[in-house]
Amino acid sequence: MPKALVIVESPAKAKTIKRYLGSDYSVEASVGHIRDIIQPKNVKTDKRYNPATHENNSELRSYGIDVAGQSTSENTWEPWYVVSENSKKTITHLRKALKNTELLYLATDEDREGEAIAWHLVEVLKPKIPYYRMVFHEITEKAILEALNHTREIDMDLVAAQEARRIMDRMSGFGWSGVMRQVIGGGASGGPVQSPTTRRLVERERERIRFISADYHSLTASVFSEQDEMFPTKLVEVNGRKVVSGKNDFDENGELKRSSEVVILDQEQASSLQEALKTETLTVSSIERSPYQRKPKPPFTTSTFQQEVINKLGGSASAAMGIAQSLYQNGFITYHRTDSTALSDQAVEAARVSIQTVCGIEYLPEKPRTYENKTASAQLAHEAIRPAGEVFRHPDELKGDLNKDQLRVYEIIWKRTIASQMTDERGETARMLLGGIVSHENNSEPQAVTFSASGRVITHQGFRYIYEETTESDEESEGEGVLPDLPEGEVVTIGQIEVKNHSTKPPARFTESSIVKWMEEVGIGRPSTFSATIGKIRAREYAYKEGRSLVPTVKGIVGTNFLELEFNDEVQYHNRADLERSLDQIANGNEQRTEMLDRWWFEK
DNA sequence: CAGTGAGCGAGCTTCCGCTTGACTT
Repeated sequence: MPKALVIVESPAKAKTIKRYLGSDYSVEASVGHIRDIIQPKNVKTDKRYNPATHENNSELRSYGIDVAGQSTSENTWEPWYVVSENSKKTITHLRKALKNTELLYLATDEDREGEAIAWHLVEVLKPKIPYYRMVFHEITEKAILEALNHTREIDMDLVAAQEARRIMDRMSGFGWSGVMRQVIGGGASGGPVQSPTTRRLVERERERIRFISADYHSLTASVFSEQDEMFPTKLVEVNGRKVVSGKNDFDENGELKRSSEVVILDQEQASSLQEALKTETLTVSSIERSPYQRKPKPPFTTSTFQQEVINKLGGSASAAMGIAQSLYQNGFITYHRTDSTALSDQAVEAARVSIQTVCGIEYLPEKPRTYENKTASAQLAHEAIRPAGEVFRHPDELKGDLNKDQLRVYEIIWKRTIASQMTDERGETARMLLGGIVSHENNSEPQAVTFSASGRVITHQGFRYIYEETTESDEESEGEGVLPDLPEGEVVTIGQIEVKNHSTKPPARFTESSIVKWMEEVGIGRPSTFSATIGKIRAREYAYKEGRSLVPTVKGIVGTNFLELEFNDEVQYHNRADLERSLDQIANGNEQRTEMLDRWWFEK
């Protein structure tokens, strides 16, 4: 008979931990949250309901939260919790497991939600045996055994912070949904995550509608050195004024930003320069070479994982998560809902071994790399997403075990993890300036022109040996070639001259990839909800997908307009980040949950 | 007297975040 019961959140995690702990322990899963705030429609039939005291309690009837509570002096903000329908079986199962043990370990994730789950488990199971809070941030034998020896009590401040978060989400969510239904009708909804996200799509659409395009021309010339080395150059200045070269030179009205310092080439000017340049030469005026280094990207969080899979393989955020789920449950990768870029010591070691065998010793830095998490809202309960185990299995070994999509996703995770521990890419960039004087056939003044050429030489590939991140921006990559080593003053002849017409494009619509990136940056949503939120926005018809783009609908636009009118401050993006700071104050014990909620609800 | 309209109340839905399967299109 097992001596202790360990409860974690995920069944797959339970299975792994069971292997480390042996027969003295039984390991079970809560399968996520087990209770939630009651649905308002069920309040009247709940056994806690008493018409005499609750009849006129409007917050309780509308939100399932008894704000005033029994106290006459101050608000107690008591949510009425009920066991979720899906969790009833789990609870029965856990009760049974609890009967046969002497100790209980609550090993839910060490973050705000995990702490709350641990507390809810105690509230529901009411254990008669000693129970301990046990935490770990990686599923390795060492980490688990250490965690067993360093238990603590449930952190009630952290639980209070979670409860405040839940209460605010319920009240603002149902509140905004009321407005959305008045405007749009049906099952329309609004909320502190879906509405700002929808609003971002709408704002981008407004920018696109407002956008005024501008035209300009570019002039490029291939030139030849005395040794007959050919390389491409680009016209950058005429008479000391910079030639307009892209959207950054224009404002959103299509007007030049610094019209006194720059010059637009129109068709006529470009052609006349083209004609006149045919008989001219250019002189090298300067050449600058400077070394550069590029660091690899950190290993995957949920957000960066979704972005990369969408950019490299196509598909949606939820499709990427579905594949990750199957890889996780079958033990190929670590947990896929995480906001941490940290790797366990064991994982770093595995990556370093892989680098040596797959890439070679010259790609192995002396010391392992560590990455700082940059998002303020990160909870850091897990590792980064990486291949599971003490030794990373090469994708080729898994061809028989995985289907095509799983294999491609595994390979991306494997490469990204290994690359994150590899050496920097190193090389040298070069920029050459060439000057000339152009005389025109008609009697107009001669013009001074400056051309530029750039090049890049990679001396050590580093992490790029194995991994290249794909970005959405379609900026033309130029100057990848080698620039000849010409002395200042060398004269070059001009070969082919090309004039191209360009017009500036409005900012692109968001894709699933770029909106997930934005959500993480501003701290809206969590790893478990990024893809669900996009799904919700589409299901409510606030936006639809056209190719990869997310296009807001009339419903989305009208709804956003009304929310901006009714709840302007709350739909501001920074609101969620501000809220996060308030929750930290509660979690750190610097403020009472009830004080913060009073201020939030009654002083607005 | 029949038809109309104001006013009221009941019932339904909605939030975010944590987990998987069991469902349907």
